[in-house]
Formats: sequence, structure tokens, C-alpha cells
Amino acid sequence: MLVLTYAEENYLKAIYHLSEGGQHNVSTNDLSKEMKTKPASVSDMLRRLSEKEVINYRKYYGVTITEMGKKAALQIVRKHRLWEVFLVEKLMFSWDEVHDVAEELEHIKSQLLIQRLDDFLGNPKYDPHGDPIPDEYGDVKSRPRLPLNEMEIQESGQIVAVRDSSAAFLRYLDKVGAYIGARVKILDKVEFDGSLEILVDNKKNLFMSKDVAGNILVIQTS
Amino acid sequence: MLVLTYAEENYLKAIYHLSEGGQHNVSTNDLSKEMKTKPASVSDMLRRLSEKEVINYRKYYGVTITEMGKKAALQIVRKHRLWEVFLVEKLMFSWDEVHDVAEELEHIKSQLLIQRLDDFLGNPKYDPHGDPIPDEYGDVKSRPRLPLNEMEIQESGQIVAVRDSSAAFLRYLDKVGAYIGARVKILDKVEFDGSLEILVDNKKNLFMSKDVAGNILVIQTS
DNA sequence: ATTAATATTTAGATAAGGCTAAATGGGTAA
DNA sequence: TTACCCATTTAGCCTTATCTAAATATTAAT
Repeated sequence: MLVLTYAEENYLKAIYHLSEGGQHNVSTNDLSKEMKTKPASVSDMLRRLSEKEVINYRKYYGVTITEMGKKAALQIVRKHRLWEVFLVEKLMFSWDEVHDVAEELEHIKSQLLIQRLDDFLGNPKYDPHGDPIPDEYGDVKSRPRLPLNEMEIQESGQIVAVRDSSAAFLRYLDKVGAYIGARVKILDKVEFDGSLEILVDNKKNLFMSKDVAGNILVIQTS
Repeated sequence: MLVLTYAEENYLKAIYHLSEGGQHNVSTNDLSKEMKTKPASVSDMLRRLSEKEVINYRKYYGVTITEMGKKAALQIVRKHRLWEVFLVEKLMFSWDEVHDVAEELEHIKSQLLIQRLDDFLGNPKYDPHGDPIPDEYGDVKSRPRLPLNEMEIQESGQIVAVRDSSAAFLRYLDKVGAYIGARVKILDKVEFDGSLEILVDNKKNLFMSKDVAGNILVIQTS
């Protein structure tokens, strides 16, 4: 049976996320940046993960994740996101406080715990950032979504996720009321810099740079 | 600032529990039994804990816990017991399933998390086994309690804790309905072997060996 | 008061996970 | 094609937490 250490789980999760976001081969350097460790330490870890057959590792050519590895990674992601829901919905954590704690909670090893937590939370499909929660088989329900700045004038949608989840960005969104689930409508777009004027929840006007809007993901509703 | 590793926290908690239960000096051998490690490993750990000034360590003479160590231990106990309440009350874990999971959860490092969890649970004073939950300053409200077999015929009380919390013992208690909070009354005591006949919750008669009764703690109500 | 038994510590290994410094592979520019 | 730069790996070391085997201290028994 596959057993991963705390550190191995973190590396695997990082590899999973980096492979999702585009190219197939994740490099040692990318990982060392992501994990804030030195490339030499990464090489070592890749050897171990490769022995446990959760990644395909060819020296000097980066890694890809195996089917088994993907399954394991999705279970960690599932746990992380369920705990985030718990922290926000039950313990009144704010959006930007949850990540570090969930980062620890995701490593607790108990099938029963996660099953019960899932039920306790009402089997949520999305976490507080709008990201989908994999089910116990690793299946994810993903919604077609686009960056806010790609919507046209007069079109409406709902905020479902953010690309940049730095604490600073999340605090900014909180302040302006652009939380997950908020309804938005594009009132105007400025030609020369791409900035937007939007209506939030049918009551608040907001000006937003193209940059900020590009980091907010919505599903279009009209 | 005091920072303990996962293993150090576990050793410190064990030292705390062993010092509570009677004598002052905890021996290397006792600890190695408790922690299921070899005495040599314990010696090593004691050196480290001693450097961090959470215990007083004199070679060959066992250890005592310092004030600082006691404070740290009580915080871990607090977290452990709060999580147990959560698992039983919110996630419907049964009495005998909580311990191992709480053993992991107790190491999550977040003051905010514990504060919020405490509030979410309604600031409980006792855990599902009836043991008191230290407050954030480490103060415990303890109830005067005695083993069931020390009560006399016709006296009544309420079960508040157990001494042996092995899964087997907890399952047995569950089966006979002797859960925490149950009202008990001594109907008869057999002279020659000390066994008891008791009435549980005013409806169920139960025979119990002196041994079992000695592991059940009650507060006397009459 | 010695000796035998037991408890404890020390010494030396191992594995995981990190580091730095040095060696090496691969891609690119001339 | 050769030289060079950057990415990557290897080698060697550190710390934590464990182990086994050997040495030593304490305690108990005669």
C-alpha cells in the first residue's frame, strides 16, 4: 500500500498543481521555486517519489505524474479543500486566513475523518476560493470559467475563483466585496488600458484594473 | 519562543500524564514503555527536552516536568480534548474511534484555530471521556471523583471518566450502556471478590467485576 | 561489602529531509 | 564544432528520531 511522508505529500501536490497549469514536464528548478528548497534537495526527493512510482522521472528532463500519483494528489487536494470549507463556514475564518492551517490539516490520515467531514459540511462541490473539490474517487466537477476582463459590456456572471490567492489580493477582494459567489455585471470597459467598471451584487459600483480583473474567474450567466 | 517538534510534543505529553498519575519522577523505562520506543531513544530525547528546559533531567534519576513544560503539555492536552469533542459531537465518531485521530490533530499549530474551535463547540469543560479540558491559560476545572468500586451500597453517582481508555474497554462500556454521564447506583457488593451489582440510568441491572469498576470514575451524587 | 541483576546511558548506524560546493549534462551562440 | 552558460545531479555534511550493542551506574541480595 502506498504510504507517503508529510514532505513527499507536499512535493507530489506541487507537482500535480504545476502539471495542471500548462506543460507536461515539471522541472527541478520550478519545483525548487515552488517548494522554497534548493534544487539539490529536489533531485533527492524526485528519486524517492520515483521509487514509490507516483512520478516518472528521467534525469535532466523533469517529471510527469503517474496515474497512481495523480490519484494520491487528488486525495490531498480533496482534504485541503474540505478543511478550507470547514474553516470558513464553521469556524468563521476569513478567506485569506485558511490556507496555512488547511496546509497542515490536509495531512491528517483518516479515511473516516474525511468521509464524515464531507457529510458534516453537506458534501460541498467547491471550496471557498471556488475551486472544485474532488470526490472520494478523485473525480472533479469543473465549471467552464473565464477571467472577468474577458466578459463584454452588459454581460453578467458570478465570481467562482481567483488565480492569485496571495493574502494581499484576497484582502483586497474582501474589502471591495468581490467575494466568491458575488454577482457581477460589466458596466463599462476603458479601451486604452482595459480597465473595467463593474456592478457588484446589484448594488455597488467598482473600478478595477485589467490586471486585477484577469485574476478573477467567473462563470457567465448572461 | 518555545518550539517543539512533533515527537517532542508526544514525549512531553507522556511525561505530563505519567507525572499526574502518582509519583514525581518519571523513569526512562516507564517512558520507553509508554512511547513504544527503546530506552536508548528515550535518553536521547530527554537530553533534547532538557535543553529546551521543559523538563528537569538528572541522569539515572528520571525526570520531572518544569513549569514551562507543564504549560506546554496542558496546551497539547487542551487541543487533544477539544478535537475529541468535535469528533464525537459534530462528526458522530463513537467514543472508541476518536483517540488516534485526535492524536494527530493535537499537533496542528494555530492559536486561532483552537480558539475558534473552542467557541464553535460552546466552550466545553469536559471531553467525551469525562476528562477536563484545560482553558487557554492551562487551568483545569477538576471534579472530585472516585472509582466506582469505592462507592457503598445504595449510593448513587454519575460516570465522568474512565482510567483505561483502550478501545476494547470502551467498546465493552458502550455495549453495556455505561457511557459518560450515565447515572449509576450500587445495588449490591459481593464480599469475597469485590464484584458489584449496579443499576444504570434507573433501568438496567448490571454485574461488574471489581477490576472493571475500578477503571470507571464517578462523581458521587448521594 | 561485594556481587548480581536491572536500569540507564553512550557509541555508532540508519533513514528522511534539508543544506553547500563541486561535477556534469545539454542547449546555444559564434 | 567548440566553448560557455545554466540546469541538474552528485558528494558530503547536518539534524531529528529511531535502532542495536556495549558500557556504566544504581539497586537489591546475600
